[in-house]
Amino acid sequence: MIVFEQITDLDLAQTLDCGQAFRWREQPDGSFAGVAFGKSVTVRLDGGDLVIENAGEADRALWRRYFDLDRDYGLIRGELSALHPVLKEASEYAAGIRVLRQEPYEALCTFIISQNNNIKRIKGIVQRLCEGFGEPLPDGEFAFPTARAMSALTVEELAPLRAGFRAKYLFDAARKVDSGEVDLALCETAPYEDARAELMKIKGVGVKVADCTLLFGMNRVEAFPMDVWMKRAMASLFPGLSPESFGANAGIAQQYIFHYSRMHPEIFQN
DNA sequence: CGCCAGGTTGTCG
DNA sequence: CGACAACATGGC
Repeated sequence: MIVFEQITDLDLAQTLDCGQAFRWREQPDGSFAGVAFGKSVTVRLDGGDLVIENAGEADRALWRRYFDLDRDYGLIRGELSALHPVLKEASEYAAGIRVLRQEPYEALCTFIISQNNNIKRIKGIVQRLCEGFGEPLPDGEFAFPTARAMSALTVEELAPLRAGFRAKYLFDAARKVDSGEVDLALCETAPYEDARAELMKIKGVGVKVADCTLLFGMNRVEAFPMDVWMKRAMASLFPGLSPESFGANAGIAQQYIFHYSRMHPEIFQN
């Protein structure tokens, strides 16, 4: 068990079930079970402490990084709140969201799956992908499959995922990442536009999937994924503003606005 | 049953 | 360039 004492700006339900990660399941007791970096754990918040069950001290740095605990979200929220009154409202409403630092390849694949899809079904496809092709873990869970493992398959073998037309995109991603034709490590450090272009060499990866991969898999918080919800939100809540208006932490603003919008669909009636 | 889902691609004008 | 259907599948 690992304990991070007195963690602020963290709500597990907001962070783990806001559509940035697809492998966390809420338990009856309010904790969340999930797998990241090949480690199956249960996490909970206990009196302000973040508790990671089924993890050893050796993985402390891994989980500190995964939950982005070294970033001062309170400070960022203050800066964003000063920019626009509605952004202030959204950031206060979603104040418990942190941008997870997921495995880059997992983020890439899950957001390829996400296109023209709904979160419930995305989770099912991801689960079948892990069970079918990921390394089994001691407790019966499965790691997210590697690009190497997936590139060794055929598109036909991906059929049981029921991923539909996205299967060929997953296969192309696996093949290009495994071969090095697409360099994910490069995307972590390259200038934003270059990183985006690198990811878009994959069939089925457009600007939105690329931005989600950069934001959720590489902690590129300048990325601002524009999905249907964000288009609606920008048009009706922030007319005339562009993602650049939100500065270097636009991606964090995006998460606040996305969650706020999804929880208040009535705002966008007619 | 029909519309829609954290989009992208291919095709036409 | 901008618009728009097609894409697989299933949730609601």
